[in-house]
Amino acid sequence: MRHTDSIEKLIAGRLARHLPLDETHLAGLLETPPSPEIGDYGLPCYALSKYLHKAPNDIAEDLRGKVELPEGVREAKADGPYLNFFLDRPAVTASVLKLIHGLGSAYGSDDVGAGKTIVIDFGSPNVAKDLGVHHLPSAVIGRALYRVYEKLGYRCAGINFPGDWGTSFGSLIAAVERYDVPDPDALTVSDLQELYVRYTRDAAAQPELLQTARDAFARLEQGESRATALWQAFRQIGLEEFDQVYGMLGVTFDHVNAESSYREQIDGMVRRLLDQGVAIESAGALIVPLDDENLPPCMVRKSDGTSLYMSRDIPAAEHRWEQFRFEKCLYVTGSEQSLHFKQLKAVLKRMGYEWADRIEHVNFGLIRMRDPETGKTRVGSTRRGEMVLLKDLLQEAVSRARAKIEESSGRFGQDADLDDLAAQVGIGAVVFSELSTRRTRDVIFDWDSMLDFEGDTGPYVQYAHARLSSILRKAEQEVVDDVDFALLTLPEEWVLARHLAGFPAAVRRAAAESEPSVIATYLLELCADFSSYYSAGMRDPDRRVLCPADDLRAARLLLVDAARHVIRGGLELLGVAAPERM
RNA sequence: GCGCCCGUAGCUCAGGCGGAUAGAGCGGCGGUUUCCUAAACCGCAGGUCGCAGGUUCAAGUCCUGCCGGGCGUACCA
Repeated sequence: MRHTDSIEKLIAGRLARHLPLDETHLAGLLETPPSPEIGDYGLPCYALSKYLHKAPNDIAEDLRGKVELPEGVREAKADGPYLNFFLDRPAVTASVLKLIHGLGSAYGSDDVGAGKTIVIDFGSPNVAKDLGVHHLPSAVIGRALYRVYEKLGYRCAGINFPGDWGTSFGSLIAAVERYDVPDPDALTVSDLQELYVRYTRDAAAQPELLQTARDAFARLEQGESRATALWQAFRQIGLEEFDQVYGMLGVTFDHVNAESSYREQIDGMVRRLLDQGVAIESAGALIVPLDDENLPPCMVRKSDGTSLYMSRDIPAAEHRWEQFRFEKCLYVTGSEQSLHFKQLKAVLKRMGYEWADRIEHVNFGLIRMRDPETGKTRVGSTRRGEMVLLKDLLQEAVSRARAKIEESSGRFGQDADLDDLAAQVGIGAVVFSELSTRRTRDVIFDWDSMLDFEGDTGPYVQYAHARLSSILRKAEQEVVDDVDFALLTLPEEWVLARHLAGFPAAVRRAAAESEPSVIATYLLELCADFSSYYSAGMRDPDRRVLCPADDLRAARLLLVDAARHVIRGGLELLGVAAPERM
């Protein structure tokens, strides 16, 4: 499954016979030259100078004469200070394409995760607030990591941990009471949002309202019936909204454990912290001093006796450990929560939990809005009405995709479901756009760049997939792996085959770095290779996949089929649809 | 003040382990459609890789210090 990796090892092994360095070290030195004409692997000989006391150029030349080539390697050439190796292309191509043909969608899979569980906390929005574009990253990054780990053989537990407890619910309860809202059950999420905004604004002028809100939350925590009834109504409204929006994205969870479900565990947790001497009282509140970790103190209970985020996250983490004995527990939330998770780990560590080290904060940058007047960017404020609703973004994406489809409606049959296709492409564009850059960067929200269908975008990858599908459809023949690989002589074919071999490595790296963009970048490169190859066949029928010569066509079909498997598999990992026509 | 993240072409971004002329996309200019789907392809223009030191045969990549932007820094989540 790691074919080219093993060739690397073989080469390193042969080199080791003539050098005072071991195989592993040499394998690390091997690199890929800038272009395939220069070679498929290259060894820079500079580093060897100090061992051999010779000029790099002489070392390269000398080694070229001595080294015995392993199977799969055709030639070694000295190129200045580099010793370059050329692979036996038909042999390598055969091995890669046969592997993909045999494995199909399982290509790229691994079993390193067998028997291990990864817990992924993602989505996790606050109930009673609209789902804005800033909720997109957690949902799609979390889902992608889920699928990547699953591909590597791990068992995954996707957990949505909605924020349905806390002082903001006190604000809502206080708002309903203050403004005398007639029928709280009939409110929509947007109404709740508006209430919250109004209340917060009023509180800016009348600070005593903040206290009223905190008191209302205290009533809720004490189980007062009116506060509880209101909270239940808010919660219900919010959860229904989530189902709708996550449904549009196709994001699902294995478990929904809201913050409120841990409220019973808070007192016990606090007591243990006190008994263990981990927490102390300070200004009426309970804190865990974290001087040794060089962190600010961590508050676990407020001075009015109510709980806060941390009070619920600690029992939630304990529960997850009890339930899953996870290999890792990933929290996919914004970078602004970095300190929170450092503190969470530190507190759990102090409680004696070795597994605290298995917690990983998969952070991502903020989505910032550009002020049309000043041109400056800032975090979108709900209060100023700058927040773009995720629902609106997705709807706009679908309608733009639909318009684009109309331009080439001749491609589709009468029974084609163009609405469904528009959803696949439009939402695919949004999801891919979110996943195509490294997650820690802040992004400036822009309708047009998020909804672009050309260039390095999701639809570009989908389009390549549709073209591949089209070729295979038109071929009207079975794809077999019993072909003459020596016929695949075009440079583009070699580039494509070699790139296909790199998919498993991309999957592994995406997991190691918790970085779905590795997959997205890989797909864009692969599709660029394919698109060039495909376009070369535009003018020249002999370069087409569906060329006149039977044996050549069969070989090319196998290559094309493999590319389609990989692209589809990669899109699947990202949570992007792979339509057969578009 | 302290901590973390970011600073690569006009714009948006790639650039695992330091290595051969720093790569894409968008935008600009110029080409390609009797079509294996032009949501594509090819070419041209465009970069002191924030600045200054350091380590190294070799630095966008590692180290230090600055500068600029962002986020966080006890009763929000």
